[in-house]
Amino acid sequence: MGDQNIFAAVLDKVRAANEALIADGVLPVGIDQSRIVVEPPRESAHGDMATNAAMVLAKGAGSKPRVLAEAIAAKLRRDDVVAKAEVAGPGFINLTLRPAAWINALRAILAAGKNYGRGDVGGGAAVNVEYVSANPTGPMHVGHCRGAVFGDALANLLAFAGFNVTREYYINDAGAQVDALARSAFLRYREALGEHIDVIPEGLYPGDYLKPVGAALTAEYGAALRDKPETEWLPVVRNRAVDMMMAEIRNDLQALNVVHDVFFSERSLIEGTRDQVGETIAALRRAGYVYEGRLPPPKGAPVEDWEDREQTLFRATDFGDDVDRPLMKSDGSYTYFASDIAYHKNKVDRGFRSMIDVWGADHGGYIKRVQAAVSAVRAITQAGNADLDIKIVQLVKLLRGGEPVKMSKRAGEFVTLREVVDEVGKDPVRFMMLYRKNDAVLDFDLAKVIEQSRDNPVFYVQYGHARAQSVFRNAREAVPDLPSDDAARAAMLAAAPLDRLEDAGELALMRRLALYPRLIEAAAVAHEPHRIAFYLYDLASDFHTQWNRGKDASYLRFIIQNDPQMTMARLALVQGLVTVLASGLGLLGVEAPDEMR
RNA sequence: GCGCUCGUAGCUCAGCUGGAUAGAGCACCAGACUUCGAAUCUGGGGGUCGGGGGUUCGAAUCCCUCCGAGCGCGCCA
Repeated sequence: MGDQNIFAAVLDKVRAANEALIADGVLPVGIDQSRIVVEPPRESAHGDMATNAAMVLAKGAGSKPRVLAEAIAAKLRRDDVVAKAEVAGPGFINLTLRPAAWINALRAILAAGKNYGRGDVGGGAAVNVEYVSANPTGPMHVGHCRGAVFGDALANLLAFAGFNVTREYYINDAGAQVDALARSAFLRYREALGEHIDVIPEGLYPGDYLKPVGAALTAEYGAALRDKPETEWLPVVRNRAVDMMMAEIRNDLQALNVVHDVFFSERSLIEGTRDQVGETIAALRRAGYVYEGRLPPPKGAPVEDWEDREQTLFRATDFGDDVDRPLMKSDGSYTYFASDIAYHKNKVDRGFRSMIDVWGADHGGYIKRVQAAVSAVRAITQAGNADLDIKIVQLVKLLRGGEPVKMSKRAGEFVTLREVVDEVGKDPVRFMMLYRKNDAVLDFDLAKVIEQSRDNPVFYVQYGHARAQSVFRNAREAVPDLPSDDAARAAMLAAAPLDRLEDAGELALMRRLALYPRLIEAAAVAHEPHRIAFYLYDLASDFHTQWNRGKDASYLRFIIQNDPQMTMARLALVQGLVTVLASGLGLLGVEAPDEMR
């Protein structure tokens, strides 16, 4: 929606000015305009927006930036919405727009409502966002929160920016870990049958959370499994255990408001109608990317039972990885990495040319080989434009009142995702997990995130929305027929005399609101949902500031009892604010409350 | 030893893919307010952007190199 994005609109004006200069012979025909940007200046004294056009074009035009800037500025001054166009610094053109431009921007918000900021940079392209993908060997712990929230918000953001998003969870239901899960559950099964289980052996999962699995198996099979050989009971127990773990995981995710479209089973790659892992390896082998060979022993900490043997290797080094990677274990089964190649190929086969994987920081060392895998998949599938972006979410440090929360992994004592959500609620969890760049370590303080004060960004933003809603409630006296329905109210307020909004604080608020579509686009392209959280904080801050000014100067209040027209105009501004706050919070998956209690 | 990520105010962090005099919150200092236009407000001080070199009109941002922190480093997932 270009007409919503005032920066894009002004960029068009700059381009038009350049076209005029081409016609005048000042600029050469066909000069590259792609690097021109129009952006808000860091210093508000520099005007409303600035463009680097002259500096970018100077070289190609064979002229000096400031001279060229003056020529472009002269063209821009002819435009109605441009109040001022000044050349500054090395050749910036600073633009000040007439207030009418910002008022039009507000009008666009009222007209678009929930769809304000919705973009089309995605162009409907299919993108697969894979996140969480926690092993189904136990309940999710607090460390999983961040990836869950990040992936979910990113998916929301991409959908809003015009991508066709699939939210996916990869279930690691193959391999040794789920076999260990099955053996652990089998002990709980025997326990449920009345047997005394003394200790859970090393390497198995000791947690109580497997007791219900044992009980369920007893209920369904009685004692029938107990005396069968492991080869017979293991698949049965494993499936049941994985199913029950996944049910619990989905449940926990739901408490965080995280919902996936596709749960993709790793096992299905091997046990479906075809062996997709085998097929992928064969295809790679035909293309020359797989060979039988030997690896040098691993560096770093010495490995106890290292044995030098010939094995099936993927030429990851052809694609920038440090060493070639094994595809088959010594017992003849596929490595996890082999499945992962097939899995990413499967995504490409399903039509995804854009893939995003969200991983925890401890998987950082895995990036190169999976990128190498995708490069090879590109080569064997003719999907030349297939792209994978791997987003790493850093560790979360759980605190309570500044003190680290003790967790002992060895004793199996970990804080679950569920416990955290139950204690503080999903909103603080979601907002705070996003109030930080994904690749920076995050402190999450259980005490601070529920504080009702300015220090707590979640509260500050939500309070902004609640306070704005309270304006509507209190406005009924001055404007008795004000609708409570959002769309109806927006429609009514659009008819208000918006040109009476001329206070500096009001204009600042309108400028910030006008930034939203541009922010959405940039955040979506960069895969950075945290930008929304920071923007919302700034927006709420602008609103609270203006509110506080009304305490000292009553003519700046939003409701002016004896001036219904002015009140209407200010309510329109508040409506714009509410629209954007609710939209942004919605993308983060955080409630926009009508009141705080 | 190697790879990845990070290093910005005393602290916690932004910095819009290379733009102008690097921002915000906390803390600190100085005022205001004693309150439902409630869950504080206004202003102020505070920086070799880890160090050094390079690329160019221009670098916190890109490249190289040191220093420091975190994570990872065979057939685990």
